[in-house]
Amino acid sequence: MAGTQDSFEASRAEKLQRIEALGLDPWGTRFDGHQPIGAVRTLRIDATPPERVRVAGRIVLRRGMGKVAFLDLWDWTGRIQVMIGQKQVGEQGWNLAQQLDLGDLLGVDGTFGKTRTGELTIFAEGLHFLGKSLNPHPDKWGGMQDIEFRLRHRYLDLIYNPEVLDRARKRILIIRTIRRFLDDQGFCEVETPTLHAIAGGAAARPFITHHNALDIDLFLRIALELHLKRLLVGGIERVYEIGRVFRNEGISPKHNPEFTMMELYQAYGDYRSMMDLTEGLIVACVDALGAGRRLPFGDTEIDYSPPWERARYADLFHKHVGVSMDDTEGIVRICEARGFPSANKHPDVLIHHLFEECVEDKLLGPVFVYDYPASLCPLTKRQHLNPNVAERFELYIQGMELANAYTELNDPVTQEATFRMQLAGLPEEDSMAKMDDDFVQALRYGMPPAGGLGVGIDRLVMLLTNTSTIRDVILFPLLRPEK
RNA sequence: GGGAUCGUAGCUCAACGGCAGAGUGCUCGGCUUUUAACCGAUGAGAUGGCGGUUCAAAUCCGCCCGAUCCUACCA
Repeated sequence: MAGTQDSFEASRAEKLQRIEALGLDPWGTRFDGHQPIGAVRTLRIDATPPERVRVAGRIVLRRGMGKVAFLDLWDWTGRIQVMIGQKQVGEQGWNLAQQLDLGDLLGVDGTFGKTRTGELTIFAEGLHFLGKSLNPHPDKWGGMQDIEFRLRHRYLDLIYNPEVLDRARKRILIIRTIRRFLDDQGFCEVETPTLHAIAGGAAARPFITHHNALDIDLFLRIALELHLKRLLVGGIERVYEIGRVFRNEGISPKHNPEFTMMELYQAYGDYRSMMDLTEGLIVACVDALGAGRRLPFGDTEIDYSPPWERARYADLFHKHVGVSMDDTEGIVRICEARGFPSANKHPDVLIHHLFEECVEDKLLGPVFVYDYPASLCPLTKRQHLNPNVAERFELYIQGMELANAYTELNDPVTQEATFRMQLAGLPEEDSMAKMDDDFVQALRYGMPPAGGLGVGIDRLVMLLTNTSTIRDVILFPLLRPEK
């Protein structure tokens, strides 16, 4: 039955037995002192005597030649050819070499040089078996075409699709850069609860879970905001958290039910200080990638060179919708014309609907859109002279909301009022008006005036790595379980 | 939720109403300098599921399951 899935596995299991019979542990042992393959490749090839090297990696290609065999060994820094000669590795080594499969893990001692065709090669003198692959690895020609298979086997995707590993490393670099940037500015990183009694800080449907001992339902957090602001009350003047939030909503190229947010709060700042900070932070990430400040995205290019455009919400609205935000009649007319029923809806709900429909996808940016209709922003400070305007901005790049920032509302009386106000026309789960007494109490002890910022890390990574779908910047995106 | 496309060997694909095929991988044989090595051989499939049309279905039709893309929802 050679050829069936079972026979692949049977054949590999049999090889595992034979490796054991050679007196070796088929699952490997400690293996000290190996060098990254990428570093080996930079050694001098003409050194006398030749450089001695020790590497460890996965067998990704194999060419047998009778009494000699060539392997391509891969680790996460690179790939290199290994030549195994019958004479050179001795009887034990040669017996082991006969049992090697694609996907097995192998340590090699040898000398570094090149073959007569010029290929950089480790000429093996000792082999160390480091782990068996019982399942066959992806086909060397066809590879992994099925996207679902790749997502369900991300570990293989990382090995066989170099851009996947590259993107994962860029994500790590971006997050590390954010931490360094903020730490350098005196911000403290904290961890706040993910289990919330009230799912506040944003408008989204939460995941519900249950705590048995207290016999209460709890929600997975949908934002970091309210705990971080409590820490402002507590005197942690510059505070941030990079953490997972959970929203029980649809899955799309821009949405995963759990995603990573960075939120920060700076006492005695405001939304304009946040604009400067945001620009500096993201430019630092762009610079960390080392590919210049103009980065490709899809079939265009984004120029991150500061300063970035700043545009007032009302001005953009007028420009793209064609009527003023004060022109309620005109707004109702346009909504109805576009098939969006306007009856019993707060004017600001209509305004924001039109903004999303007509303006957002024009915002190629980077552009800071600032001064939002106050009723949409229950956690934001109103302008002192015009309480209908909230001191809020969103950063748009390529029509995506990348960051959201406020001058934080620190007046407990107004906060309690906005929590209580349910905007007409908004379903309850779409409203941020969720009364949180405990939070209001915290404000009553005095929260310093502050600027706050939230950044969607996954979307930032998408933009900076030219990735069109969020599940390619999340190593393990949510998938329907296999039946 | 709506629309489009797709599901054939472990993998990548072909066959488009007439005997289900190739490459690769697997297994066996040959080769001490190969480069997705090469040469030779052996295996490997009820074509996602159920039903229908037909002398004949992978192919046409219906339903189901699953996936992908677009769209909607997600302030």
